[in-house]
Amino acid sequence: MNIGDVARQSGVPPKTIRYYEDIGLIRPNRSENGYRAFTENHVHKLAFLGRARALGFTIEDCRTLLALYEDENRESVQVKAVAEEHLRQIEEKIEKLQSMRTTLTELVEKCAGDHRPDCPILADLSPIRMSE
Amino acid sequence: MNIGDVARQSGVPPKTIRYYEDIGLIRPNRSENGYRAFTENHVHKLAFLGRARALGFTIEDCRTLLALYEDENRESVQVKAVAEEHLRQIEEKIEKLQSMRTTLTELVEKCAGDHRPDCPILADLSPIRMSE
DNA sequence: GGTTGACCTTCCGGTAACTGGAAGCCCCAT
DNA sequence: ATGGGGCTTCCAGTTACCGGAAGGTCAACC
Repeated sequence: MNIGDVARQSGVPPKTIRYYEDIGLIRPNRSENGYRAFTENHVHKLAFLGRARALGFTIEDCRTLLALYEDENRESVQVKAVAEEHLRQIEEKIEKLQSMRTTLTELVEKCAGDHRPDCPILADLSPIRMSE
Repeated sequence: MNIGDVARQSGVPPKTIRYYEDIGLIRPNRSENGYRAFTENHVHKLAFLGRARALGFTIEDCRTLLALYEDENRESVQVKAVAEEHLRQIEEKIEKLQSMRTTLTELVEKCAGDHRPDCPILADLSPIRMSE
């Protein structure tokens, strides 16, 4: 299979597939003409990677997960640990974003949004008091 | 004032201040010895930038906001527009992350996390059915 | 006066995970 | 043989910095 077919079947774009080869996530063979030659197994792995990335796992997490995926002797606790750590980081991000949202929502509500220059948003960002 | 003082007063690290000069966000003068020479106004701007960045505004947003900040003839609607767009993007990110969290939480709960290899997390990532 | 040590400078490289584009080969159909 | 699509490699750009190396500067201390 050529890269285009694999891209269509796995949902991972050709550029990304080449990148994944560069960083050693997959190792396709080469045809005589120099084209990458993929197997069904590569398609599976790429789809796996696509799903893992969609869940926000880093590439390094993906590397780990893929190794576990292929390891018959894995222990599910290993997988769970990776997922739990990732979950923690997602929750951290959510909290940070929610706190930003709270502040921004307040500021946007307070801002008249008209032709006048006075703006509570700028006032909040400013270290010096703008209008008393 | 030298960069170290400004960094302490504004809360923005020296490296970041130099970077902000590189990309034209601030324009300190130079002393005879080649050191950057900052004024109080630079401290204000940097603190402004620090707050804006902490609210998640991109550097380009910051550039816009700083220009509005310094523009006596700004209209608050301009500021509000930037903030509202940023708010939208934050809300998008939150939604994406929450959806990831939901999925991940389910998977983590389903995973036994013991010494056995069977793992619903891998099963979910896998395009082919793992166990039966 | 020399010598620390804390500053400051520039420049280079790296981060994460790709994406876009250029230059050029390959293959198939007309 | 020519055209179009697909494949290749390589280079550069993205975001917002951080770390480190090599080297100049300054104030203080002996």
